[in-house]
Amino acid sequence: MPRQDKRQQIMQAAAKLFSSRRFHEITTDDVAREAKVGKGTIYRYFQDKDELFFETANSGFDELCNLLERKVQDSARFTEQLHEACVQISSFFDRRRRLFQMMQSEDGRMASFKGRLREKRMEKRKKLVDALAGILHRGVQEGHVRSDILPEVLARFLLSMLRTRARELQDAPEQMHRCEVVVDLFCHGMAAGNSLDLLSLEKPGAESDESLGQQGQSPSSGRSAL
Amino acid sequence: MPRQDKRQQIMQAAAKLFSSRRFHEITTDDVAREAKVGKGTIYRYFQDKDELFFETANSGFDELCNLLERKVQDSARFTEQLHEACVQISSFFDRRRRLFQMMQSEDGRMASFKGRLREKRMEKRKKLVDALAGILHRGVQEGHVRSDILPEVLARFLLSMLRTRARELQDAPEQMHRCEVVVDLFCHGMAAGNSLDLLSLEKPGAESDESLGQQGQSPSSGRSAL
Amino acid sequence: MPRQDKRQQIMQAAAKLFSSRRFHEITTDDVAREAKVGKGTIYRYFQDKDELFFETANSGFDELCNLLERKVQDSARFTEQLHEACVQISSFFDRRRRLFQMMQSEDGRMASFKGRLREKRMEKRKKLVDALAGILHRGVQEGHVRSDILPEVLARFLLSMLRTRARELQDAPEQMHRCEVVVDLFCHGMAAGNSLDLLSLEKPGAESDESLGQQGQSPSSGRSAL
Amino acid sequence: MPRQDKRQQIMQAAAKLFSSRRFHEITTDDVAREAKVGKGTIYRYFQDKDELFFETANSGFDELCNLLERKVQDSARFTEQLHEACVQISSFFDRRRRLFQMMQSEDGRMASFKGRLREKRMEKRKKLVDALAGILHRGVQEGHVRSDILPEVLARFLLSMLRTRARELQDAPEQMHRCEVVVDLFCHGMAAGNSLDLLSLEKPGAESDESLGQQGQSPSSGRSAL
DNA sequence: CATGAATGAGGATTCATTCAT
DNA sequence: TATGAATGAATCCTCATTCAT
Repeated sequence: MPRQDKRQQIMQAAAKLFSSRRFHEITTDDVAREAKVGKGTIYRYFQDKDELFFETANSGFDELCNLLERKVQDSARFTEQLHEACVQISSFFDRRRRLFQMMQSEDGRMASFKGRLREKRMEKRKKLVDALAGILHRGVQEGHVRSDILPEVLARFLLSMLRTRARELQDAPEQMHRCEVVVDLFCHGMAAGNSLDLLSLEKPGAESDESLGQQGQSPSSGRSAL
Repeated sequence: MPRQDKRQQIMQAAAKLFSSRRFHEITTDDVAREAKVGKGTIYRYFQDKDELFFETANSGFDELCNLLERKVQDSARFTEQLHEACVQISSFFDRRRRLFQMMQSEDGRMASFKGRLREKRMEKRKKLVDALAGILHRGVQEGHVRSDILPEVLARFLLSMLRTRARELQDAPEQMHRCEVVVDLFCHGMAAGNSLDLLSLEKPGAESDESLGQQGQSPSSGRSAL
Repeated sequence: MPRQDKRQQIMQAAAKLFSSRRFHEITTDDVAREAKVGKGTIYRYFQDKDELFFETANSGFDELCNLLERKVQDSARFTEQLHEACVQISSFFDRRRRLFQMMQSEDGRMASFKGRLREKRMEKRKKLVDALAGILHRGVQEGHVRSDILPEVLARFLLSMLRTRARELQDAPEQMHRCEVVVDLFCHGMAAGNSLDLLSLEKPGAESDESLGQQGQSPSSGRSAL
Repeated sequence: MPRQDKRQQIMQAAAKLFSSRRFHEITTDDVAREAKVGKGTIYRYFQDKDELFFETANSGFDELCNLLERKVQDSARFTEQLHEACVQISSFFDRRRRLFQMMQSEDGRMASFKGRLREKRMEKRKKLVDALAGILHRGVQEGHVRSDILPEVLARFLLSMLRTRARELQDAPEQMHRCEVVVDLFCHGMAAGNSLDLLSLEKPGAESDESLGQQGQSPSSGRSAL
């Protein structure tokens, strides 16, 4: 009954379908059927198929941004914030695999998109990057993060790693698939002596900041926290 | 006159067009016109539009793999190998932006593809990952690379970072766009004290292995080579 | 507004066009134009061009069967029934020449047709044969018809003669084209002494059963009724 | 090596293919492959696909006419001639089923054919009808055949029955499929008292004229020969 | 507002025919 | 003469979009 329920219904159907087929392989009939609405109804809520597609993908960015805003406490310490952000993002990518796939797809192929849609998409994406960059920026100020690479650039690299974890490592061994692997690799790099104590990851939360850093046998254990 | 010339011609045209428009926005007429062949000719070399698309993208993986094989000397030191591989990949991504974009696109949306095409694509992709993983594996054995993350997993993360550099950082400041930024970040992570001496990057080659590591003011300068 | 009107409209257009050109010489555009519907509409009612073709031809068999059922009175005498059936069939072939031609065409070339369509066609055809065979079977029981040839086989021969009359004898002299010629020839054969009193045919109806047999100057006038 | 060998080769391939598929379902590639000649070669011997089709079908009429000329002895008695003609035609239809089917197909749908081809086809067909009509005409003169139906008309009916035997009665019981059934039915009709002594058919030849006529129990055995 | 039948522009694909070798 | 690669006109069919109910 609520007004925007149908819109949601349609976008959910779209997300479901778009995740397993390509844009041009999905018909508006498919969407209408999946959403259990008349075909004409789609056009009451979206200008055209392209808009439906973009709005659906964009809604994913919104959802993810909201998640970060709500879950990542401003008051928390930097390492906790970063960890939590990565956990939230990874969890979102896993939970909403379909939406996630849509968000990635057709990317970089937007040259032909109608200006308005393209801009909106960029904007949404930027908002997500900025959210992460904000956290990293604070890390720089607090001396945890190297200052020679722009936070925004770092944020993009981090996001790309999280994407890869979600997309390409589904079938990797459980331990490799852990979100913490990404965080640790992102923080310390692949150079030797940065081994993550994978066992300590079994109980995340309590020592969440240790799980980001690493200590013990590592020769670089003397390094500053992160 | 040479046999496969037409096939190449068509794939090149496809790569060019596919890079700026979505799959379904390109007509076979477009491809034929661009390739300066009759429309029917396309179908002498490719089963259908899908096959043209995949074969073209796959040829990109082949080209890149060949590049790595030829340019990355087996005899070189690990750090040189890694650096060279990243340089080659980045250069390829930049030079052949169009092909590169095709290679990324429609990924993860292959559920509906005909088995054979899908498998071939996976196989090509795997070959590239393996080439990188091979280098990293050697790094592990030589003690340069952490051993707690599978080389293949590391390779995927590295590739995702190189992709991000090529895709998202085109407009970033020149220094951020440098391939060496990726290498350094991948090697040492974003934690403070890992600052890359960006100035020293101006003359790569001679000190190429220094450009991977970092020295000077860095507190972690005492770390092992990489 | 009525539901199946469009379907009928399309089949009628198809029948009209199919009668003067070969299957592959008629485009779906032609049919759409003739039927005054959009091209897509055809595909709402028929899977594809083949189905349109077969359904249209099949509808002819239905129409003819219905005609036989309604017009050939169960109560009538055998000779009357047979005569009426032939009259109806001939009249149908003449009136609906187009449909009739479709029904014949492409026959025996159905090897490649999709099973379902092929079977349906066979079934329709069988129904018509059976209708005639039923009449002849009664003729056998009543002693009017020779019993050494299966009624079904007789029915097929009779139909083939009626077809020939409609197809090949259009330009023959009026008297040769008469339906009664077929009936008489089918009943008594071409052997001498079976001459049909063609004059007596001028007033069919009243002596309709005489018109099947023949009397008068014929030397075989003594033969049993038929 | 002989000149027209290739032409024959192509027509044979065409006949084979046309028999199981519709005209528009056969490509010139198919024909070329089946005939083991280059595709271009077809066009050295035939103007276009239509001509190939018609010439092939027409060659069937020629073959059949030749057969009748050679096998049906002018000197023989009428009944023998008729019987022999039917035997030859039936045998041809059975042996060359493919050609036979081609000869029938697309019939009555020739309105659109190029004039020359259409006329040629008609002419061929006429020649066959005339051959049969010639025999029947002699039968009329000799008093064996009723004179109230034009021999040409009779010939067409006879042919249609022979066609039906070949096409529709393949699966009928052996006895119903016999060529003699057609001859007898054509001669004496289906009226009771015309039962064919099917057993006597086992040894055709010697009493070939008896097998056409019928004797014994038949009340009409007193009728003139045929 | 909601629907889904109707539409026809648009696109993938086929195939008869040509022509350089 | 024979070939088969190349061609592009022709055609089937799809599907985004509209609109009468």
